[in-house]
Amino acid sequence: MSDAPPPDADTDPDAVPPAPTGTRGALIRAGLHLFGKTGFAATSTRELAEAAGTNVASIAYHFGGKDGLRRACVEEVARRFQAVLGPDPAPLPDDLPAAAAQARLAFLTTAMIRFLLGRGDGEEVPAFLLREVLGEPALLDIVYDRVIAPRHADLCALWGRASGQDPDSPAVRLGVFAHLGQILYFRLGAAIVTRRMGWDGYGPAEIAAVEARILATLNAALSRGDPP
Amino acid sequence: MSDAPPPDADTDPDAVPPAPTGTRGALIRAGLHLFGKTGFAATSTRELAEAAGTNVASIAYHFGGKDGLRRACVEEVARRFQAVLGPDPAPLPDDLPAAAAQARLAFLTTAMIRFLLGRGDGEEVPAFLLREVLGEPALLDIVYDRVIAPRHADLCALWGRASGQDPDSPAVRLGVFAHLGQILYFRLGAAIVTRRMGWDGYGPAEIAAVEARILATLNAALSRGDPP
DNA sequence: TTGACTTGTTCAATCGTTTGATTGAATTTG
DNA sequence: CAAATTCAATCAAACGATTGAACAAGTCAA
Repeated sequence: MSDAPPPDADTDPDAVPPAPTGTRGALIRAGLHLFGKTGFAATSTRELAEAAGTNVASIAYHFGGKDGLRRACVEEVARRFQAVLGPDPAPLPDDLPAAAAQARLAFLTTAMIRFLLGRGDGEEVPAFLLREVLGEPALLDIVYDRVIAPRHADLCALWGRASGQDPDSPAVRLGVFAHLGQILYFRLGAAIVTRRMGWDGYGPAEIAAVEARILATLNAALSRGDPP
Repeated sequence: MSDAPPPDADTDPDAVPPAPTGTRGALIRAGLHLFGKTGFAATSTRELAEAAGTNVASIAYHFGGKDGLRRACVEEVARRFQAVLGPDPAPLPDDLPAAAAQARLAFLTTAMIRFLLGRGDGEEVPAFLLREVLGEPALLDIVYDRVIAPRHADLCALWGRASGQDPDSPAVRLGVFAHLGQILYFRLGAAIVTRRMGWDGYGPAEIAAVEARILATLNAALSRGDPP
């Protein structure tokens, strides 16, 4: 009933699975777009099929049903994050200097901003993800365990090294969350930001302006460890 | 057919209208909660009526239909923001010192954090609002014009005074957005944040920790104007 | 104080539409 | 040809909206 896809990508943890293709891929892309834009329940299977250029029955065939497509979209989100940030990060070398840690933080920040704000795979990821976070938290586990938690830990290690703080301290963890929150807001609140800025979407110049602003705040926050 | 509520609150711009009561208020509160949690289309009128302790037909009676309830929820969001931040802000006095501007920024930041993260009216506002922003942008206009734009302008004026920059410059505007983005993220991503922090929701101690972190970043960002 | 009438509100029942899922035939692919 | 995939047609369930009856509170004449 739902044994079409060959599942053997979970055994190799370091490999980033390829992007889904064909009708299956088209449906996932349509789901990611429509679920994120309108919501899961608000998107009908007929809309999904039309957006993917196929028939309604394909959803049941490939994913077992509408809910299976949702699950596949969550996994696709995880895959896209892996594709941008690389496979799971290695532990930090002990002799990494603070300046190098700060530079890598800046690099990852820039990569994230360009991924989320620019045209491409990242554009519709946060909206979809947020709907999952706000609604039923069951499916969030997949993304949290496979992407968020290890990435956040990596960023905390870098942040701690760069600022001379304990990477496991609440202050560092909150600092990383607040830092990421800025980036996500520029995507989720794009409608508000671009209107207030007088922009017509995020072009290269606009992305560069956001980058400059967030990197400046990052460096300022890192230089000042907050007093106890 | 839909002339039940007495509309005469728009003429007085400085007054914060009272919170809606009775069945009408219960429906708005149910809408704010369920629309934000599950989504507009995912919430049935029967669920709304049950959550509000009334009958389905009350929705059509008070709001003309499900979409009218959505519109009423948007206006309630605007009202709640006004209730916390006060009526529309006055222009900054010319002789306001930078330190005073920075102090007021910190005060408004704290008020916002407690409003959005603590228990109460603000808790479910961002989720509902974001669903509106991501979906049909038509209803966003109400909130944008009545709340976001004037508030953002006020914050930009304070930010410019505190940091010695032009309050109308893109850098300042982006700085204010990034600053607000941090706060909103702690509400929208609460499921992720609390899990990673090992917290059980946002209690007073947790809110204080978030406050400390965001205020530290704010002060750091204000002290350092970013170089051109 | 009555009783009939009005107004504002809520109720159960019902309507036509749209939903996700299913089915068996048709089509493509190897 | 046979397996994999897509198609048009169809189903029961759930949807938003509507309807006319029912209820509560107030008004006014007698």
